[in-house]
Amino acid sequence: MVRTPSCDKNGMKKGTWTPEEDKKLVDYVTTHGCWNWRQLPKHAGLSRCGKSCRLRWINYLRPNVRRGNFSQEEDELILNLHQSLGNRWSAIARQLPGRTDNEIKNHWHSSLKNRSTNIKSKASEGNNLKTGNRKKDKANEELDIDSLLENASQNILESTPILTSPMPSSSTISSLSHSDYSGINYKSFGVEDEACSTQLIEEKSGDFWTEPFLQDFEGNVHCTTDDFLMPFLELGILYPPSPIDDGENDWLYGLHMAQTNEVHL
DNA sequence: AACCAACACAACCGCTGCTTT
DNA sequence: TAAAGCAGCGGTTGTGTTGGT
Repeated sequence: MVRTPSCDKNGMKKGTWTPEEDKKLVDYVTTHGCWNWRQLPKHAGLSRCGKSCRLRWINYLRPNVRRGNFSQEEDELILNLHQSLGNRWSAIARQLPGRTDNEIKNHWHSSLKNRSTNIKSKASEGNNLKTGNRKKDKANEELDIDSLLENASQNILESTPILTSPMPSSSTISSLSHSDYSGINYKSFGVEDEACSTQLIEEKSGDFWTEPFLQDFEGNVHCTTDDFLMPFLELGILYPPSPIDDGENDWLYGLHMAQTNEVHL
């Protein structure tokens, strides 16, 4: 299932990630954010290319990545979305918080593709009015996608409680510039860094410090700050709020404690 | 028990489009 | 405005696992 580790001509390691590498990446991203994927491995002490780090983080290490079996609701949603969007995995993943485009793509190719083919063949049997491939101009296509995603989002919220994941999907993340989600990281952990502008998130989300929920950049409320941080707690990267401090710096205390202790994954 | 095919999934590759200079 | 750098995306590959014979 995993690739044999190897190195490319630049000495960059390839193949399976080791627990040590994972730890380094998680440590670095959670404390410094993803300010530049190309430079990140150098600073994090990893012999990996930035692309590989980014992929590893988004598809595997990022908090609240949902792993394991897809629910029936998720399967249905993927099938519906794929019928309309085609292989636009990132757009599909956007409607399944916690699922990554890569995971959905794999799931599609391994099990849903056949189901889809069956459905299509059945549909075509009873529908001779079907037209051929229509070429749409870009603007019309975008409109269709927007309305479709809007409907899909409604379905998700109404049908599956698990889909209220606090983290944006990989594609939500990927649609942000690096400075954008550096902002998320630093603000979320109560850590400021000059290199990472928090302006955008503040503009889009109102006053972060008085806002009890995390919002994505379309203004959709995903979770409370504590919900967002819980996965880090479970990983042992963060620690519970200090018993001696019931103030607003609880999670900062946790981060501080984490930085002074060994992180076990 | 051994073999083989199908499945599952992590990871790589290369292209595209956006942002910055 | 053009070029360079970068992140994101989708296609593809490689390999461990599982199930059937």
